[in-house]
Amino acid sequence: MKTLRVTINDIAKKAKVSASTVSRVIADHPRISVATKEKVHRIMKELNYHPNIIARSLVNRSTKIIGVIVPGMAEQSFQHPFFPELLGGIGSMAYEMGYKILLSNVSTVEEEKQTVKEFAFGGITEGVILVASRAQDPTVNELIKTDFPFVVIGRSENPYVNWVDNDNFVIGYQLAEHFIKQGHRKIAFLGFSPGYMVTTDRVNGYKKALQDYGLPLEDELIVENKFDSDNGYDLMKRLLVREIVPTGVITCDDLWAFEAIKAITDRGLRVPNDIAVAGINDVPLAKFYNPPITSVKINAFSLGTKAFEMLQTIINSEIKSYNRSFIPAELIIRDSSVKS
Amino acid sequence: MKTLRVTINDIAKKAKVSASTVSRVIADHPRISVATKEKVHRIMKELNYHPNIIARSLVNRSTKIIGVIVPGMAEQSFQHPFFPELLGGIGSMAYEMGYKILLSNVSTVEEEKQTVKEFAFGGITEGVILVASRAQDPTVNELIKTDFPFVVIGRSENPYVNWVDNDNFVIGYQLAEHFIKQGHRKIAFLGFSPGYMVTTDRVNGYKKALQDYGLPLEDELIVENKFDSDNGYDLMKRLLVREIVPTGVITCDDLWAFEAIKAITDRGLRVPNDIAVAGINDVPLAKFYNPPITSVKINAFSLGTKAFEMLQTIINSEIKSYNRSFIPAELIIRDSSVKS
DNA sequence: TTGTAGGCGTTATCAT
DNA sequence: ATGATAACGCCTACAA
Repeated sequence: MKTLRVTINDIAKKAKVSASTVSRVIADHPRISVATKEKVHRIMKELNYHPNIIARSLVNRSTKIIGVIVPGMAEQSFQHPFFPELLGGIGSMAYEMGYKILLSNVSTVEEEKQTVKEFAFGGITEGVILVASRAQDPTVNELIKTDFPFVVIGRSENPYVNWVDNDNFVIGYQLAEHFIKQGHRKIAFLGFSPGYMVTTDRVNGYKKALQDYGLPLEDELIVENKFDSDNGYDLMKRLLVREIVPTGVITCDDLWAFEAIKAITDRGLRVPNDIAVAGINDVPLAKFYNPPITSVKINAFSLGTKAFEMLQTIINSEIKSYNRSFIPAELIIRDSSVKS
Repeated sequence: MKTLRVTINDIAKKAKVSASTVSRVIADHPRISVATKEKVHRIMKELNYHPNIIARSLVNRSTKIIGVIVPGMAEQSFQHPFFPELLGGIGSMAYEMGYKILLSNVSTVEEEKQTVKEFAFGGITEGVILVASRAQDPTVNELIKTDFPFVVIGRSENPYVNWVDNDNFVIGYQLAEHFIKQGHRKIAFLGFSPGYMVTTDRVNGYKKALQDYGLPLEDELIVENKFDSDNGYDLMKRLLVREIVPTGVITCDDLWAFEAIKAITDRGLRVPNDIAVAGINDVPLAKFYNPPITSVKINAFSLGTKAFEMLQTIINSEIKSYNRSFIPAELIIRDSSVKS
């Protein structure tokens, strides 16, 4: 099904001009007669000509394509509404700037390395946006070595990476503060996962708030998420049978909040009157849950647009620099955390 | 930040061979001496050489890239966990076959046409997968004209398109049948939207089941989703104050089911004992909702892999053909539709 | 087994 | 205002 293409030469021949003239018409070059311009345009339409982007890229050394790498997108954790939103943000900004997106969702570390190399050295991509959830992302290290323009979505402690993220420390702090102000003294944090920067930052913010308000830190109230199979339901159930039962629970994601609430009600307790609950991400469903869930809007779309913007700056800049940017998040208080 | 690239000629020079020899080494050509092969390989590593994919594509007339077009991905309707799953399916298959994915999420019809043209004629893409939700998708018509390989995810009535989908008629039928067998006589269908094939098929399946079991079709029980701002909560609320109040409700999506349930309980009724509810798509949360939601697993991942598979067949085949394929869905019965 | 030459489709630099 | 010509980086007959 390889269709023969109509090239600039076909146009040139039929228009009885040279290929360069046609090229100039395409580029809308100023010094070209109106007559030939029109003629060429007509013939281009006639023959249904479209410039070959590949050939153009080769000579221009610019593909107008950026890569987006999402390690483990096929995994459960990415079956999340925030993800398309993020992609939408990247995409809309990219479109506006005339860029296209080469998407790569790999699962193994080996595949990742391979993809990064192709993207970085293959000349097909001018820069890369990497969605990195893990604290020590192997792909990040791979990219740093290459000296290739890239931006990470997700905070990194490596000084050599450009990144965009929410301020997850603040998110954790604000949620804890909200609970404290509601009078809670035993506040649990559900879903801490040491390997992931996001949850680490959030739990640290939570801890700081407790300290600032003079509350004790009880390790038992911080529930770790150790396995992929862990979920809010099971972890919450485990938490409910411990010695210290919290009156407030912060979960690392709305989905976990939903699950935790189910565990609580299954045990005959009520939300928020017996135990208050909050999530993070403000998924569309949060406000329609029963009860509606207190959450934090992270503005994934902006995360995406900002990441693209940053990448473009890096690509176009002559001087090297390391940039980071926080996208503001917004605490949205709903019934699940406010006693009625 | 345009970095100077190391080319095949640099390798050739340093290895004191010709460029073609280097090319042959890269291609693992059989007739090439082990000595030079090793030498070239060593130097390639030394200089960190990576073949330029653009140049290679130009001569090969094959980019190993397919396009994925998602009209309106930035919209609310795509903030859905099924979407990354679909993308994951396409991507994993693509990776396996050595293909990359050029993703395009456009919002306006004009942008769509533009993108399709670039993808189809620009030579950068060998085929396109289009996620089409609307019954009369303008992009589909655009693509048909071009005679360019493409596969649509979502059934189309146009005889000239290749598509992959669930059998939504069967999905609607099975859900209705399930309710009927539970003894329901007034079964509502929430979220019918005439412009969208999916919901049309589902509602038709639902109607057929009612007929087959000798139940009357009440137009009032089919609630149309007219505006983007419509949601399960409001529509359900409206349904509850009509003359005929259903005892069972089929919603077109789990998220709608969640919202509908909230409307029901907000009104002091219970699910499933007063009104039974079911959704479609089996989002991760469905089984953790309170009550757990009866739903239909649509296997979005398989939808994606199958679409890629079909596209590749089309690209490689000499003969023209029109193919369609159904991915089986699976009814999952949970508490929300079974009286306790 | 290796080298030479030509071409993939386009743009940019000189000319004219 | 337009045309030749030489790249861009790679591949592939055809020669040797």
